[in-house]
Amino acid sequence: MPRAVRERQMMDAAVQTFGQRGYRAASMDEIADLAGVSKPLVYLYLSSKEELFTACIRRESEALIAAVQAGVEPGLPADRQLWAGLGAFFTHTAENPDGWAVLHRQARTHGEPFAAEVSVLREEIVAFVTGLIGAAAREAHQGSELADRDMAGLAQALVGAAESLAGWANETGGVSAKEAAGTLMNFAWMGLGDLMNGERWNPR
Amino acid sequence: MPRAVRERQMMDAAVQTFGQRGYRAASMDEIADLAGVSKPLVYLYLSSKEELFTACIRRESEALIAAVQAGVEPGLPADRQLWAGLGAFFTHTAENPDGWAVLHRQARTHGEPFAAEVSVLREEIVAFVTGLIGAAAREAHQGSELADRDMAGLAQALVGAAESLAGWANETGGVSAKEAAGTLMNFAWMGLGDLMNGERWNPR
Amino acid sequence: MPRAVRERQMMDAAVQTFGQRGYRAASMDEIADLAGVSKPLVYLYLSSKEELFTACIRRESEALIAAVQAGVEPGLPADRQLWAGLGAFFTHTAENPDGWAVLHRQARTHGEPFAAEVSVLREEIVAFVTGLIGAAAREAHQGSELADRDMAGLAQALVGAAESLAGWANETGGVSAKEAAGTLMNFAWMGLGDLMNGERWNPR
Amino acid sequence: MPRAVRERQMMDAAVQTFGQRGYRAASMDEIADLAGVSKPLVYLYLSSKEELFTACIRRESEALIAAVQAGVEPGLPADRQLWAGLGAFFTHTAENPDGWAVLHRQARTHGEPFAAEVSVLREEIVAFVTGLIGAAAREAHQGSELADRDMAGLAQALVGAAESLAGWANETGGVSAKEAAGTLMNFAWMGLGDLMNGERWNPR
DNA sequence: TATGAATGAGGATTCATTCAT
DNA sequence: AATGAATGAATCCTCATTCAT
Repeated sequence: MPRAVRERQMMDAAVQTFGQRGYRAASMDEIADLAGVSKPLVYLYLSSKEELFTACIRRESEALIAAVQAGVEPGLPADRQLWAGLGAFFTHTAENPDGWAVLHRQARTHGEPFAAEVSVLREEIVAFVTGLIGAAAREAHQGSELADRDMAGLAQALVGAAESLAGWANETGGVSAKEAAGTLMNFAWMGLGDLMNGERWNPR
Repeated sequence: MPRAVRERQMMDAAVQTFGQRGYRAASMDEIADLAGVSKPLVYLYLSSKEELFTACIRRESEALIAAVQAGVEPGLPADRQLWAGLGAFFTHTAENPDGWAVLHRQARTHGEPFAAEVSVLREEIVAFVTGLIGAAAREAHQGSELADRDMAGLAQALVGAAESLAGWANETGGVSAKEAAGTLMNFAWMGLGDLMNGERWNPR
Repeated sequence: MPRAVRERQMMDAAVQTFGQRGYRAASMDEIADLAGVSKPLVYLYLSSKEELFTACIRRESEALIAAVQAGVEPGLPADRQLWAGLGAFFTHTAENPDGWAVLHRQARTHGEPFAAEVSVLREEIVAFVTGLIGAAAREAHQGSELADRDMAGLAQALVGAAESLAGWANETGGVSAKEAAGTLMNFAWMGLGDLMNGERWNPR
Repeated sequence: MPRAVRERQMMDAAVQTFGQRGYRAASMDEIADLAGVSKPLVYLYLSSKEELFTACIRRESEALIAAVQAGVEPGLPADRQLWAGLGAFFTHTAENPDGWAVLHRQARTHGEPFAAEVSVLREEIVAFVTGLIGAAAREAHQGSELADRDMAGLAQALVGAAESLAGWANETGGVSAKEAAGTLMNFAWMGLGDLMNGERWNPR
């Protein structure tokens, strides 16, 4: 069987195992078994547990970024872009729960080398969201009132809210990606104050 | 030395070690060393690694809940209560980074028994926030429009945002608990839409 | 059983195993078995295979140096001292073949850290022999004719001859330490030329 | 590429690797890499690690023997032959440090099959030297006084001294083969006693 | 109340070796 | 003549846990 195919099998098995068990608790034996190969082959192709985990983080990062970017149409107004991005995000994480677990939970929990690896992803996403917020502010002709640091904080909060909702939606099966995106979009765009007063955000 | 004191030393050491290394990477040796006792004593008092970790989760949960509850004055309007609760939350997590790491990162990452333990906490907090949102809705005389499930989703998002900001505030040293609470309160209460238009939420 | 005793049992087993199998081929399992303990205890007391091997080298070095020094009486003329030292050397190596194998064969064959460790021993012995040669030269009132580098070379050759003979004597069981010392002393002191002519060196 | 050439490339790589790393620490992977071929080819041509090592020992033995024999002119007096042989020996070992390491250090350190292989070489050399000593004794008309076993012991000592000096000369770069041969010849032929008295052996 | 001594079980990693092509 | 793909079997090392005192 050609190397590329085997390698993908192994990475799939690794993402699943790391996502469910965690970095330390996952054993190379289990990963090899799940991939249907012997342990030495895993080492031959992927060098070490650490590199394997790093490779998983990278692959899942790129997949997530790609999914979000594919979901966004650059020409639209900022709120529409945000809405589309959130939808793509929730869809992708719902479809790849183990990959999402690797990124969101495991990678950040097991020491610097890995945390650094996901930080890149997170910063990329936060930067994307920060950009959207800036664009929205400019569209509203009030941009000057939002300092950069405020926007970064808002982006952090928004991304955190999305991450948390993604986990919640995954665990309590009943919530679809679209519902999650709707809830969050309302919350983020209108705020609790407006929601209390019956106002809603709608995709035009 | 009396048992209660010894036990607290051990739990302190355990929280620190678990918080920094993670459940699997933390070794009973290191915990015993850090506590200044021999390993058999740790086992005598706390039975097993699993029980020790569970005990840590419980203790830190209770401490966090207590801190948040102590920060809230029940008589105030819902937004003021939320504001006070957020402030207490950010203050406590900033002062107990290891405990917060145990709850937020480690406990949810290392398998069912622990995740279940910390879910109790999260649900308690979510319920508290859900209650506040409900109260705010009633104050606005518009409660009927928000279904229970929506409120739960909103609470999830808000708590997630808070957790994310807590991590951010802890890592980028420059943000104080009060600032974090202000950013989040604005975001959550006013929404991005209003913020773009220059509106702000203020503690009256 | 007290730690010191166990530690010596382990070192004994290690010297025997390393001496017979070599550093790489010796397994910690075999050493632990031979010592009658479990592997973890070996690691608890002696840290790692590398440190264990180093400890063996050091212990056997010190034992050999001590044996040679104990065999020499400082007041005697140089040839008598040499004779006594050689006798002690051959006796000790014959009685501790595994220790001698560790020093002479294994340590020098398995990489820098260990080779450096035995070099210390060898240099100490070579220095001792060089000193004796120097003393003999002074006794003969001709010292000025032997450059330091020549003496070092002679000492190297002498020590090498002794080492070689020690191995030979160990392998072909029939040669006693005293015989080996006699053969070497004759060879070294009289030279082949004189031996051919029937002259012999005798301990007076 | 013809088999004979490939085979030599592999043996060269093997000698270098075995000489530097030792039998156990050398990996077939490294040898194959260094030879610029794939591992299965090594196995096809040389069967197994053990046989490869044995082949190395044999090849280097024969090369050393050949070099020494080529350096000696049979018609000369014994001391001149010895001198020439020592010179050839030191020259060859200096030019083939890895081969010499295989013979002198590695082969004797890694268990019976290999030690036996190199013993053949050593015995051949010892026999050669023993023969020279016997010849010298006959030339001096005093042969009857040296028993066979004494001569064997002397030869052992002489060969050991040569081996030791060869190592020393290789490590401390400053000593040439000729110097080493001179030092040893003086030591062996004249003895320390005569050297102390200012007498020297000279190639006439 | 407290510990020095000890281990069973498991995990990461490497290596000599083979097969199908 | 030559190799990409693959593995069984060790080997070093760590860790949670217990026992006798």
